Amino acid sequence: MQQTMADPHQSPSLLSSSLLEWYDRHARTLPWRVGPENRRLGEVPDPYRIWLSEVMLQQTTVAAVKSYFEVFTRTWPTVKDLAAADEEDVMKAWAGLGYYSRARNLKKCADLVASAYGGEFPDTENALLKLPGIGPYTAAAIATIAFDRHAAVVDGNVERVLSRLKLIETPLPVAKPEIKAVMADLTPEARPGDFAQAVMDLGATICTPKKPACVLCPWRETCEGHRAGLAETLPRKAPKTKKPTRHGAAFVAVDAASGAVFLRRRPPEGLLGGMTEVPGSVWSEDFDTGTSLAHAPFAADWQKRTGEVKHTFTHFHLKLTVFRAEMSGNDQLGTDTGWWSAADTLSEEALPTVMRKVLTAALD
DNA sequence: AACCCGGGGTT
DNA sequence: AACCCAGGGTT
Repeated sequence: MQQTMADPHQSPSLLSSSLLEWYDRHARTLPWRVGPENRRLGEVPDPYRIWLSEVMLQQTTVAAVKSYFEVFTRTWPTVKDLAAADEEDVMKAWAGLGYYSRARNLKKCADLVASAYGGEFPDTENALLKLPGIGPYTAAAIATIAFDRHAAVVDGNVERVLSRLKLIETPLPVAKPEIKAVMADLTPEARPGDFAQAVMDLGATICTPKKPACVLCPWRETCEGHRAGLAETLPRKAPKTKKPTRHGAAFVAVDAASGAVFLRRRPPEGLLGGMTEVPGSVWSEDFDTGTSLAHAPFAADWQKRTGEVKHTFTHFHLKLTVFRAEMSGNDQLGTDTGWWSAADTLSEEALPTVMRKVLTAALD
């Protein structure tokens, strides 16, 4: 054997053990994580906290998640507490994190775990996969991190790290099954959860999308992408389509005496489903801004604000023309269409970011 | 397989 | 302004 020469076909067990050594020295400290040191001292991960963090981390960065995780676990320390919570309070606590179907499924899942599982999460990948809001990635992550199951955890970090390690040039998403097979092959029988977290940490801190720090990487000697000078170009991806721009109008009614604002609920499904908004028009590419006032929810002295609110969603850019009206004595506005929200509690409403921008444009 | 879902960060 | 990042559900 030529152990002194770099070997691009190093065995799975040598690859996993070298990465675990790196993880023992460099693991990030995270609010939901039991680090290698505490793990050896006997501390075990809390499945509830692992689940909650993994759902929050779907399409969302650690930095954005941290403060939400603290509020959620302080307000609802166990899955039974979350199951007992009012769904509206959960939506309010989730406001600003995005992808609001995650919050609705989070509540459904908590209710199910409390009612059908006695408040204990199932401990196998297949059983977890059946729960609302838990897909292939999250099921594998909970099974291995919380329950020490051997599972192939594949998220965006893993796709990037392994496509480089094995020089997989097939574009995503076609390469997904191949990457999953590589991860299953590399995952060790001992400490499978730490290994999954190590690969994801490597992707988050060293094997980054742009300018990877290959010089610091524990796998640099054997990484085929690095050796070929192609690491930064991987993974390959199918080309993305560009976003259209939609236009619309938003109407902020302010009670002259109290400063309260009139709000309403969006439909439970679809874009920003179940979240709170101010009344407005449809959002469409061919919206005629000149006809905005025809979409006002009720007659009032609507004054157009200067500038437009701009916001970008997954599939389109949005430009909203904002109107404000000072009202008084409007108790006749039925609660079936919406409600008046007091000025000093407005920030606690389940307002998505685009609506917070609208309120800023209208009230400042 | 294709499409529907936010928000934040970097360049 | 343009680009980048990142899972689950639905159909």
